[in-house]
Amino acid sequence: MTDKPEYILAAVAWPYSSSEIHVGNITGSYLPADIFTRYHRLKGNHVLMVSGSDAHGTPITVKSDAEGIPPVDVYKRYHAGFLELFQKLGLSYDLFTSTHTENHTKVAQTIFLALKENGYLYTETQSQWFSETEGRFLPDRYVEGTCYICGYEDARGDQCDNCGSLLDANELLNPRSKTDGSTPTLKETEHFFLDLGKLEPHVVEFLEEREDYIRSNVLRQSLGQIKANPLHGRPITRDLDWGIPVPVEGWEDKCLYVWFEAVIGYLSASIEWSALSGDKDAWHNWWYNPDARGYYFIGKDNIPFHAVMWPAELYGVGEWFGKLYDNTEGKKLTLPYDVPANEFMNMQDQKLSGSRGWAVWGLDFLTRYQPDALRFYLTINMPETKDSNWDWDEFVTRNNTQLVGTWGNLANRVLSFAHKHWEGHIPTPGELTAEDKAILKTVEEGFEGVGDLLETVRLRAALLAALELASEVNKYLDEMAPWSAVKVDKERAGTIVFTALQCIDYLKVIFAPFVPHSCEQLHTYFGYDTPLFGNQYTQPVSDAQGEHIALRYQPEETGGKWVPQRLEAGKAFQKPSPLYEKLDPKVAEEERARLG
RNA sequence: GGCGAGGUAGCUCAAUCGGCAGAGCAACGGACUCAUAAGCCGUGGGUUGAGGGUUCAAGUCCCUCCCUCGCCA
Repeated sequence: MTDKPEYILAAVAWPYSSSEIHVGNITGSYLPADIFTRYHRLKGNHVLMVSGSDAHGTPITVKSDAEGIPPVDVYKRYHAGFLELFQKLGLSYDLFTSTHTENHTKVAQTIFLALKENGYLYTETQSQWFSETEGRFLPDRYVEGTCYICGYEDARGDQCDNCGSLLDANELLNPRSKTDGSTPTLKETEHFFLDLGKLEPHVVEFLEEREDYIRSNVLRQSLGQIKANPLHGRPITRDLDWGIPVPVEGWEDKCLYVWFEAVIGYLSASIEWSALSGDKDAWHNWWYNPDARGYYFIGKDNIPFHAVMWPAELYGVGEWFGKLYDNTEGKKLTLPYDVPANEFMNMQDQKLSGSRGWAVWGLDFLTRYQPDALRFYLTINMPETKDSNWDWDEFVTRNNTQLVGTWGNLANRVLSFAHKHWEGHIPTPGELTAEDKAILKTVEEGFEGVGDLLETVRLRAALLAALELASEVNKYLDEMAPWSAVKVDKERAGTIVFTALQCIDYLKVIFAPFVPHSCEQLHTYFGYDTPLFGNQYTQPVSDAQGEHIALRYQPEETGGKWVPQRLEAGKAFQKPSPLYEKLDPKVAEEERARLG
């Protein structure tokens, strides 16, 4: 670790704006990104956390067709819900935008053109189902028919629900359009392909350079896959009218394929953030800077797109993006540094499923519980190395024993005791004993210990380490028993209480990336004027494509620092209230009844 | 079918290069009273999915099989 601030990009998965966000989505990518980002803000690094709603793609058009409303309305409805959830949960994006913006359109089209100039695109003709009645090509999931493997009559275009086989839509027997039941015909259509075969050596090099620290699940899913099955060209355009138009004459009625286009959002959102922040070239610090580190927080289903496709796109544009976009010569876009993908979270021992209602929804959860309770449970149970399981009994138990009991109660018991016996002022310590010095040292070293774990994105272990520190302070208190000392030697009791308060003031910072709302509250109890973190707010942004609401973060005037800061003796502080709510075990049963 | 991840105490998970299988929760016992009946001390709890192999030594390495999950075809 150096003293010089580093440039860190926290690139967070883009939710499809066609369904609500559940706890699996949150623990998979959004929450780990926020914890990581908050840590780096406290460290004083230049961290940029960006994402947005994926407004294009078939999930949105399917919903749009089903409800008979325009795709843009579908996107806007869910996007609004995302913004509300992220603010309530404290997911502090520097910018959460959308792919349906003029800026993103321009950036995505430029990436396309840069790849084309650099010789990594080619065209090929393929056949696809075409609906004469609707006058359009049908995406795979718009076609149903008879499975050519098992004979099941209601097979979907891409998969048979009866025999489980993934299907080649063009081979379906008795095909019919899902929208009007008419019989489609196969028609030839030309598409652009990304030449992944030609890019493969560079992708392999990219992965091998990072072999030492990229999680093994990510590495094997990408590098292992490539070594077994070499990469081949993949179409990046589609016959759709909802999306980013292909920027080539004669191709205006086709769109960029969403797998190709959505990942470009990390770059376009950084550019939009720069424009909104008043320094339109600020994004160069992260994207034209080989020392900047980009961390891509995603779920395991997205690994190939972030560890293979996106690096391939970035490598493939070479210096052409800068040339075409802002007349920059000799600059290459920075490749990802790490892809800390999480596995999945199950729900009460079953696969979590949004469409079946077998899920806990973020906004619904927050109507009954505190945001930090959710952040805590999702972090302590985060699926970092393997699938984890949401269990309501466990949620209540962990909340009550670890969050409330070990940490919340520690803060409450010491502040209450101190407030009662020293009239609302931090006691002035006498000479420190060996025990006092030892506990201070233990907690001070936590900044480095917990920090190292956060640095390497082992968030679950980091939170456990923080809890262990709180437990150490509880032990110290029990051994020192200031409630006995105060009756015979108030100066000694004051020294003990000062030491404990100092530890809690440290721990407030160490816990802050995980449970920021309560730590901010504790920070005010201690009587500080400037908050630990900045504010989140929304802002309407207008452009040629209409208006979108952006979620932003205002970082100015914050007092949080990831270093031990000396507590001022004699300073006034507030009488505390409990930081966390203890839960009645019977809520677990009520919550289970809500599922499904 | 190809690639991959996982299977460890009742539950949730650790275990660096192969070196006496550990935590938290739950259970049980104890002392304490500042605190949200929280916290602290102590006890019990294991055929590491199954079988085989390598080794002085295997949760870890090799082979076969079983189960769960993901991506791809």
